[in-house]
Amino acid sequence: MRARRLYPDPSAPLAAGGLALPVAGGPRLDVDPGCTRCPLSRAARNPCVPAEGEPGGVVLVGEHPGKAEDAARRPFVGGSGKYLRELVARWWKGPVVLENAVKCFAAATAPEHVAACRPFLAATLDEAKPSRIVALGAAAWLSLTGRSTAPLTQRRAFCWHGDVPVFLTVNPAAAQRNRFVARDFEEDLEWALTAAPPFPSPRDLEWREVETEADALRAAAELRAAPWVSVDAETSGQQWTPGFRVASVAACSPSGDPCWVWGKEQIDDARVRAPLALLLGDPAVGKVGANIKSDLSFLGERIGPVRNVHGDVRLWRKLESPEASGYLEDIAELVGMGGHKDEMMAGVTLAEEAFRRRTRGGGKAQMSLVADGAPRPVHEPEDLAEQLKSGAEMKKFSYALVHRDLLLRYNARDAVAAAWAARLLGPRVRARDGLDRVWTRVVRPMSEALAGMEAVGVPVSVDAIDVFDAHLSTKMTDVRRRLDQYGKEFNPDSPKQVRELLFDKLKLRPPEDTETPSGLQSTAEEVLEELKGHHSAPKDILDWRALAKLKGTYCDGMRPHLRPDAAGLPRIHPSILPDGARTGRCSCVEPNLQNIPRTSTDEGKMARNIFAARPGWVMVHCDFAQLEYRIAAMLSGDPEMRAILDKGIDFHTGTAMVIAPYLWHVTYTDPGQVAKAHRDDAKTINFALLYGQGDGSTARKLHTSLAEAERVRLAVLGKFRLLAQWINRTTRESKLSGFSRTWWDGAPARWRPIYSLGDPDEGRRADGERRAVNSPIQGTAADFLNASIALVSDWIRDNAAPAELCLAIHDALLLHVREDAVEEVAWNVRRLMLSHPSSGIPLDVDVEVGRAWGSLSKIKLAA
DNA sequence: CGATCACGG
DNA sequence: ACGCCGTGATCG
Repeated sequence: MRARRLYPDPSAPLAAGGLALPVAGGPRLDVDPGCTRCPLSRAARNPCVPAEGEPGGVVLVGEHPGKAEDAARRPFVGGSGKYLRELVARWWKGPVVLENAVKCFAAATAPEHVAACRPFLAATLDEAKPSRIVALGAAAWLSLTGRSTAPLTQRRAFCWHGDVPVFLTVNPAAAQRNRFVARDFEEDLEWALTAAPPFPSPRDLEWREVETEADALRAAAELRAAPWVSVDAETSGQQWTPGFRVASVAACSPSGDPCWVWGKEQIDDARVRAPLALLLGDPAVGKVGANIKSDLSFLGERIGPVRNVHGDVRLWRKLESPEASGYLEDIAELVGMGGHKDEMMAGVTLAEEAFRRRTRGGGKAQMSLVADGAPRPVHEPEDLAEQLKSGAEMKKFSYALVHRDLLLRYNARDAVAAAWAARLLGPRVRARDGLDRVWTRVVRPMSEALAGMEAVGVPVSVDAIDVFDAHLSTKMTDVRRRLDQYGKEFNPDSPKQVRELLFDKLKLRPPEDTETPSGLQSTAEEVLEELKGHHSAPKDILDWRALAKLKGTYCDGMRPHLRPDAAGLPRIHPSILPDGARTGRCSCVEPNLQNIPRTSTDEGKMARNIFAARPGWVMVHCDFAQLEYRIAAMLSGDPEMRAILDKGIDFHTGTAMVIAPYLWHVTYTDPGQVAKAHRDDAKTINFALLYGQGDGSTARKLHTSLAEAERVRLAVLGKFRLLAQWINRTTRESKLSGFSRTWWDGAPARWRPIYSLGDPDEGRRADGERRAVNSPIQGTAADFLNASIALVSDWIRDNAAPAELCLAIHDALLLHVREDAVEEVAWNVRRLMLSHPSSGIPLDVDVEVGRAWGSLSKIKLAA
């Protein structure tokens, strides 16, 4: 067993617990009116505004002098300066030094200005000998740490300047512009001036390399005694492919000290691996990780099943602060361990360069990746060069190439940062009203189910891809021939060239109010659609775009993701991200299977038919009918909405019946009479209400006048009185509190801050109001599906049902089911999806079955 | 790397 | 001016 420090060189730049700045021995640099280190000094009236105050207390570092500071040649004398001085006086009685990251007047700070000014800040710190430092905003943090950050969402981040804690807040100028930011800033500044850091400096922590079976037994015995264990793994290669490896596994107790690390050789050795496998599988020992869902599947496959997931710092962070980053490197800033990834990434860059050099030189060149050790990569995939040639990403393999010590130490820092973050975030999630219920009842069960879902993947037919490909290629050749008349070089994928062709060369008149935010004439579908009557070019361009999108994203885009399953047949394993959307919805990447075209066109059908059942099996699609409207009815308690739902009428049809006399001057007495076009328009209006769409936009979509759109909106809201009240009340409450809430089982659940509600700009405030209304609806609906994922997954496992849960798409589940079990599985999936508490509002689930996802037909199930 | 476009719910 | 939440391809 080798024991080493987590931070062997505390003076190394950018190391957590170390020093980012040169602090001693330099000349006095805190002021230089003749400074030419960056161009800012030329624009400033008084270059190099000096620091001000007395040493021995707190140093507050702002971003840069403003107009008032430039004129007075003193820091913090303008509006926000006075605001800051008053607040500081409230909470700090000792000496204060006021300084800026950039010492010349600037409209905005650029990283190069910060870099040029860093020696001045270093000199100030050297002289001020502070007991604490406050970084007032991103520029100050950048100067002090070398790292970028988002102060608004990275609340209460801190780090260490030697033994001196550095606390992050937003810039006081930002606080002055927004009352919700001000509220946070004042809380955080009080914390920064009065609190002790929640964790000590991590630089004396130790990591131990597990080398022998005896080491492994000792590590496991020590870890088993802990209340829970933080586990983190590093990998190399592409998951679901043969070259995929677990490169190392680190585990530590909540204290983080020591952190035990198994390298690849130890994982490959069954005797050294066994104690770790027993520990991971022990249901009596809780496991904590960062995005532990991704670790569950490969640890399960390569080491052994992981039981008892106690916490996930990424998901906890996203519950506690949905707008903040969920990356461990950012979460690490909350425990004073930020920057732990920088050293590793520097090693990765060196390793990748070394690999490229060596590959070019025929494999002869040496690898020398860090100065202090023998060049010893973790392992190198034998066929890496080949894999890279066939399109694999270097990034996914780079951890296999770095120096072994570097990787293992990084892995240890990850596990320790996760352990400490869990100690910070676990209590926060438990303390905040509602979050604990979402975590225990929805998110944790879902997260474990998602690991299984990703492992299953979606069955794919390569023949169907080829058929789709041939179909698209033929059509595209045809369209290209038509486009050639505008020039062989004409590129319809370039908005610039399309603009030039349509509006300069062909002199088509753009419709009114269709400029993009940057002031250019838009070439979006809507615009081209309008121009179709005047010339053939817009139509050709639209056709080309549609086909190119389909081919690039939904046809060719699927091929790189094909992986053979146990039977040798192709599947696609997308990543489902449980924290993908700020509302609580899952997102889906690599590839995104949540935006495959729908089946209303031939191309859509072909795109979805790529996902096809195996012989003897079928695809089963179960989707909540109009879930968001039902949620809106639930949240508002609206009796009219409920009446439509209670009657079992399609909700949009019901709405059409309500508004028909106003909009089309007809009166429907029976849902069966409602014209499809009227149902579609009602759907448009329902969407408009839930999303806060403006009347102008609704009018355009309904091809009617602004006045008419307003009349219809008011008519619907006049009928759905409680919904109208709920919208008003929700907006009002969010404007008071600055956040929105979702609901679960009759009580507030998720929490989302909406800072734009406090913005001075009216347009941004309106954005905030729309979010305040939409978030509770979208987020509450999301948890109905999230909870369904967990229930269905557990049911399949507990009943050993011949079924696979393949995909979750916002309000729907896609399953792969053995033909003879369809009735039973579908009936139970539907039953489980309908089992969530909905305050008496009836839910409905449509079930469709077919050989492939694009060829489904609805089935009726016993009640 | 931001902007634009296009696909889904 | 006026639609919420996403991912991905492509351009400049």
